[in-house]
Amino acid sequence: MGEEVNAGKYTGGNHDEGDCRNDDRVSEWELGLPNADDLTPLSQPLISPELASAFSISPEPRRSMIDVNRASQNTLSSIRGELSSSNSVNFKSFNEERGKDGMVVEGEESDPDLVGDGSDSRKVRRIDSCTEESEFRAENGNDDGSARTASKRARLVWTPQLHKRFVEVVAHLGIKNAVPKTIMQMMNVEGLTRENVASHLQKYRLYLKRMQGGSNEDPSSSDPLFTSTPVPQSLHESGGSGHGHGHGHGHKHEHRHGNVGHVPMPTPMPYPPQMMHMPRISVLPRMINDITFDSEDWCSTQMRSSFDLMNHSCPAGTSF
DNA sequence: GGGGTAATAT
DNA sequence: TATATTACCC
Repeated sequence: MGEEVNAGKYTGGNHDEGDCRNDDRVSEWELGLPNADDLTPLSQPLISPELASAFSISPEPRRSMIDVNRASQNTLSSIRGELSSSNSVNFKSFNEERGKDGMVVEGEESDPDLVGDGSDSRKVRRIDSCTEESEFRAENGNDDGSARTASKRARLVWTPQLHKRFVEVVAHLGIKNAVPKTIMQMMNVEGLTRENVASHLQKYRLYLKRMQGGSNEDPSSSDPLFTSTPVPQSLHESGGSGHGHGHGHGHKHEHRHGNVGHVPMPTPMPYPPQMMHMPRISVLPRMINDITFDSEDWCSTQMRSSFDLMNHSCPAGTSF
């Protein structure tokens, strides 16, 4: 394998083993790849020196063309392995990381092969330089204006990680302040819409209601996504409005009005959430893949200064 | 306009 | 089945 890789351009089109469909997919995928002009030059560091020091990242060793080619070949062989045999190897771990880290969005022409468990060829781009977007992205498959027809928003998949983040935000807002818009802002997930959140919140509330109301959960009817994420204490009854929910479904007036009192912090928190002890930037070359965020006080010390650098405000009171 | 819920669509 | 969308209400 691999001589067809040179200097960043993969001249695909050799279909020795793949079937036509896969080959088409590869070609299609290639079309979406950034060209040389879009890529950061090798000579240019991915992150600024300040940031590097802030994160205690040791300077990147210089990459030569050879290194790049080798990395490209690895990637390609992984991909091709994935395509030509259902037995994924490297690519799988790659996907797993994506699954944990990023949002998973189905493309409009949902392709079970690629999308099924959280991979999407189209979003394998542009998780750039860690600094500007230190958080998740919810790509919609059409942010590259080209091709891909207008299309509606891609379907969002609530990964456990995403859900966890959701739960955390809801928990810290308090159940009564947890409204779609606020949640959306605090989750600070790019591309996540209020509708996404509202929909998920609706489902989540139903789940909570079941938990509280029935006091016993029927595992068979529980959503694994929810059951796998413990419901924070603060969600059980915070708000004093009691869980008046008389399970009354018929009509709705639960306009919870009660003075919400003090909302601790309606401040959007730039994510790198505390939940993570895993590498955040999954896609980009291993170069920055080693960065691990300490969950604990991600927002203190180094991070804080980093955010200052980035002109992001770091919510002072953010203590999860 | 935005939130909540239920029903329905995809 | 999971998620989105819609309708209807507050």
